[in-house]
Amino acid sequence: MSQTEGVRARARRETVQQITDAARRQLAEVGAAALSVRAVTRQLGMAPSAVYRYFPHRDALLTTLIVEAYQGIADAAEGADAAQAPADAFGRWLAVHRGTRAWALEHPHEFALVYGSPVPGYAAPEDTIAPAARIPMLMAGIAVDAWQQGHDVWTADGTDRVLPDGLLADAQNLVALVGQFRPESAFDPDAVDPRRVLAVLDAWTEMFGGISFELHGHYRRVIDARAEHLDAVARRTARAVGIPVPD
Amino acid sequence: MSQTEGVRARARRETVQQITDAARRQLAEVGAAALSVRAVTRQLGMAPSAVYRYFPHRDALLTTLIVEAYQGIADAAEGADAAQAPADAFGRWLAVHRGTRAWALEHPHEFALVYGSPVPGYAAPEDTIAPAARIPMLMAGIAVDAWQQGHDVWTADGTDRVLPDGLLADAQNLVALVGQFRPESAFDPDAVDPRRVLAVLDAWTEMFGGISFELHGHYRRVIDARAEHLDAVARRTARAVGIPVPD
DNA sequence: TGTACATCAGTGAACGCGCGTTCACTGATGTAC
DNA sequence: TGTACATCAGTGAACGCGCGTTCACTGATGTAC
Repeated sequence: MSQTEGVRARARRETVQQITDAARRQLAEVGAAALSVRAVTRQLGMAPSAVYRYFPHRDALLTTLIVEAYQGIADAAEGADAAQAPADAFGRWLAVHRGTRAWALEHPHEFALVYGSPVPGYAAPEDTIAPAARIPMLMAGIAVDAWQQGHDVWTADGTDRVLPDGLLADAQNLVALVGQFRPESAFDPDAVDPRRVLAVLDAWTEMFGGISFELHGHYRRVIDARAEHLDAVARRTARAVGIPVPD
Repeated sequence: MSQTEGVRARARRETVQQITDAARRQLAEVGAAALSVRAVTRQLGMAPSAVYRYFPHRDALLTTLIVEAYQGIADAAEGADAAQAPADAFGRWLAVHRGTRAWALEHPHEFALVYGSPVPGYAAPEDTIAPAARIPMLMAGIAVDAWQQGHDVWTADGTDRVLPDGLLADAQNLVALVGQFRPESAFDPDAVDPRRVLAVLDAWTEMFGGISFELHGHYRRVIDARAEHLDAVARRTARAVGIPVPD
């Protein structure tokens, strides 16, 4: 019966949840390298072997945490975006930067798990691709919205006039990819200057590069006003992307 | 006697060298997390305990590797710079980007050790500060050379007109820091637009952000023409810094 | 130049530890008739 | 509605492993007189 089956299924779902929650707490406290099956079960008062009812091996548990970290940071970014007026492209762009950074500062180990060095002997499975794409896609979406509102912002200037072939091809693929993510809109891939798309890509790199440098200590004794700094970066990349920036 | 003492001292120096070399090979093969004292001594055919004649504990060995990784990547960047004509600021800027990236691709684990997530439970000691500063200082040096050659490039435009207070203070500290590194030159800290210095800082962040993204797999299925991409980034950041970029 | 002693390099056994995973088991929950 | 059987959750002992580090030791190299 679906009722009785539901009882077991729900119990199972709850236990899986308890295990991943405990694992996430463990991760937050001691970091990915020190995360062990035994430490997790100790926290839950279970036998270590019980985990193997729910995860085939340690790596599967790690994968879950990685996916959840991607989701967590993307939720933060999208939440920050959604709290802005939809037409305020720069406000949204800035909010994404601040929201992403805030999440990273609150969850440094989860951030490192996903944007730091890869965990040794661990190969990222397919499951992580889609959640990892959410933030760059969000940034691209804001840019597209700005382009659609704006006048003559589809063409990038102040940059190279021509792109090398390989990079041009990459940019065109990216335009197509962004087009797939918003089929409903009046988005015309052919009208976009590929350099604009690369600007979004680079803004994404720079946002995470800056947050990583801050978290990993490379700004120590270099930049103290870190929030102001990332805001300034966001202002510059917004201009490069073609989002109008207020004074 | 200095002669006899020299024999022992040299033997000691050579053994330390052998140990760190073996450790570096180990690091290159299996990464920092799997690097163990025992694996290193196994490679050398020594007893594990022998290491403790030369390093007080595992972390000291790790610190040596971290310092050497910083030195290695900075040597690569400085070497690439030195191979260019001193007056060719953009050529040097591009060479630093390419040289740094090439080293990183050849030494991914050493790169990750230093620019990835911090090793758990390990606090970077003072020894790492100076070597870590070499690359940003090199980039700043190229920029200053370009400024001193150029006309009206000391003032940044196309960016924010005013900086927030904290960021301005940071920028001024950085100008002073760069001034300390080249006391011989006719460098006048007061003549530099602080926004130019921040542009150097951001170029540094972006260079490492891009290399990290490439190495850690975030460009997979996103950017294929990675060398071309980093070149394009270097062209853009050079412009932002105030280095003239040829067509 | 020769001898007595001190320093140092390196060995090998041992310590205690925590890990991932397996396996036979017990008892509870669900299923079929 | 009651009973026989199958499935599942969770236990607890055990496995083999590799780790960092300590310690008493042996033998070689250097030092002082």
